Amino acid sequence: MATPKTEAFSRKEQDLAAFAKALAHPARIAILKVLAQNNECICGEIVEVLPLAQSTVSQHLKELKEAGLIDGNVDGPRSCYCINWKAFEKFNAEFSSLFHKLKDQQAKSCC
Amino acid sequence: MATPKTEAFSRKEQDLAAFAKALAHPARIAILKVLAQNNECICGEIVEVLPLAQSTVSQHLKELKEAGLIDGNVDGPRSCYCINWKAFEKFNAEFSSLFHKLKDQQAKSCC
DNA sequence: TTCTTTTATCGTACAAAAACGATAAATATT
DNA sequence: AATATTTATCGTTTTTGTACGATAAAAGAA
Repeated sequence: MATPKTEAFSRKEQDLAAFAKALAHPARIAILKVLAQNNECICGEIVEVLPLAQSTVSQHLKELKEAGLIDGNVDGPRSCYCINWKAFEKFNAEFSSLFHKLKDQQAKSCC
Repeated sequence: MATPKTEAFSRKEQDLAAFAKALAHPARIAILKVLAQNNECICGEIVEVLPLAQSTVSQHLKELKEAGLIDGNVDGPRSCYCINWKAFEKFNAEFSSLFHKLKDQQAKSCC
């Protein structure tokens, strides 16, 4: 009886939560920074910078990719990753929207 | 050997990840919406609205509180929760900062 | 072709999260 | 004082996340 009740919530809430989940690990935030700072964005470079095993980094990259936050192209034996700016913008906008919606009703707060 | 390596990352990365983790569940996003929309923000009201058991909601409230996103005052036998706007602002600002830092380097991207 | 490099995936182990019922604690109500 | 209401916490189960080593797959180099 520990089945997650994800579908019991609205699609927007699910999407926002999924986005937040993708960012909910310091390694994945670090990866995004590396992707933004390096021209190369080769998997191996990320592995060198992070204090994690190659397989673990690969796993984090997969999660970011599945969340739609990054893209990855195979380049010979290597893999080149980069940020999906369109998706990033979209989620950033939705987050800001949530923040502002919440803030607009601040006056009603009881505490 | 599945011990999390959280401390191996920068404090800022840890903080952002912790904030994201607090938002990484649709129930907690829904709770924040309820807190913003209702004057009362009594635990019982949240339980009524959410498709979860009382104990589960209480657990989510605890996580939001520990993340610093909400405050809670005991009011007789009831508990009144409200959003901690200061913390919210802080994290929103840090998130926007990350977004913009990343975006500023978009031109360098290789993909 | 053989060997090396690079990365994804598999298998595994442990940790943490998600969900619930039951119960305890605290305050109102009768 | 006894009872009811409200919510936090405990104990438990199941699922998901985190991490690693080992290995497979794919491409380049010898």
